[in-house]
Amino acid sequence: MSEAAKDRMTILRKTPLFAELAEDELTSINQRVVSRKFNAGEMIFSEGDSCPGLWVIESGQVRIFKSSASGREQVLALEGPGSSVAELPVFDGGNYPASAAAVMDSTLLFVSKEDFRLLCLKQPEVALKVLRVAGRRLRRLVGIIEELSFSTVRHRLVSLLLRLARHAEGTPRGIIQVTLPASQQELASQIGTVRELVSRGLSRLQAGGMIQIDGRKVTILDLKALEKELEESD
Amino acid sequence: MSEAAKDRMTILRKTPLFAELAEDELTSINQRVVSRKFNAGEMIFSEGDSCPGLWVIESGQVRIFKSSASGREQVLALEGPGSSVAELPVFDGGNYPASAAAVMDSTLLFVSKEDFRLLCLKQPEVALKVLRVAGRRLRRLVGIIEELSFSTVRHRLVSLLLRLARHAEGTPRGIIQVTLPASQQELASQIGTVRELVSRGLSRLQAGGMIQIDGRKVTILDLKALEKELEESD
DNA sequence: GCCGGCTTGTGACATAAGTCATAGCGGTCG
DNA sequence: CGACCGCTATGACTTATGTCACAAGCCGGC
Repeated sequence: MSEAAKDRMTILRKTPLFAELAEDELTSINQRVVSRKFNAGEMIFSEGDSCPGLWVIESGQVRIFKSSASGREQVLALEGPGSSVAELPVFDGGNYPASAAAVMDSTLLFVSKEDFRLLCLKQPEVALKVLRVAGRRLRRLVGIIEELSFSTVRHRLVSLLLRLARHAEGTPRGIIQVTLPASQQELASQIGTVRELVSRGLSRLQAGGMIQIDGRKVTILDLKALEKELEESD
Repeated sequence: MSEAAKDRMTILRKTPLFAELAEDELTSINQRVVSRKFNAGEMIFSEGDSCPGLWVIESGQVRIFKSSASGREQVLALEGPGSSVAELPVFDGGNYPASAAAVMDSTLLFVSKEDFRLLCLKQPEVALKVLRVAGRRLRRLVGIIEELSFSTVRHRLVSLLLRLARHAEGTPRGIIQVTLPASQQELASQIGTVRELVSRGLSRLQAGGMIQIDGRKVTILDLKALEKELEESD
């Protein structure tokens, strides 16, 4: 087995969809998989393209999004190594419902529709895994709908900051350092608005003494105040 | 087999999830299913409840929705006879991500999580069916996100009217009669806004000569003009 | 160090969305 | 009949969102 093939095995083992499969099953999948590199920013597929199969992320990060006629974009999900992309369109026979692009240089494994369906029939536990993954995906989408429908841009921005803060945790009480993971343009796409509102929103939080901005470094000065922002109204 | 049990068989046969199963499989499912009636408006489950299994609609109509702290609601789906509800939470082990209520008097069949999982393992085609259904569900959710994120309330209202018109089709060129399927409050929940905007929106379309309103009867006077509304901007 | 590109911060507006309060309509049930 | 209740229509505002334009800032490459 080549080095590359061994690397792929490592990823397959870490992929929720294939976890717990016997070693020889994995090997057989590995033989049918095609690996492909994408440069940062490169499209993996576009909304409406017909769907020949699913992808598993070997390395890098993938952004799944919708774009509007006027050029706005709404991010539906960001996926990293081990995650699968487009499992569902494989089964309902339709085209991709959204587009996907590599955020950074990435390597993906491609599994054809047919191979994957056969695998699901032969190993029903794989189908259940797909269902588990689909469940989580659905929850996230419902969460996005909830935010878009019920909350303001301000709320969504605060809620994004708090999510980041939760991950960056580790520093003293109430004071947390986070690094914005992308440009304001990108953050705007993630919370369903435009760049200007992200900029203004951050400024306003800083003016309110809740955060301190220094480029992409944001210091959360008053966690409680931010959390309180979320409660009020809605 | 009782009359009720025979009726249930009829529904099970028409349910996408169970279509194409052998007769004895259906019988065995039928034996494990519990039937329950709900009155119009009655809750079937609430967001956050733990999920003991899935439901199949025998008769009536079910509304799946999110509600906000301030009392607003966002409809995620309306399902009729033969449709399944909450297939996905069964598999990811989480709680119901949204609430469900009977729109009219309805009868639902309940299948426990365990029974259904076993069925999927024994009959892998059933798992694939669930995946197909999940795929469609995901598409609809993505569609809602797209509308909420990119389009205005006016667009969403027009688009709802056009959807209704498509179903009510059959009358002369450009002039179609549709009956609003629910109160303006409910329509507002379906398109993610408040009642007043639905009322104003309709008035405005009438003022523009595109429709004619008479209670819940709406006459589409100028289909093309409505369609043009959708194109402009965004 | 200087240029050119991408990213940010903001003011000035234009519009969309949502809130409140009020009034009218239509039908039902004592 | 008359009180009531739920659904609609609408005016008067208040806010939230977006758009445009432009000035600055940051940074890598030459």
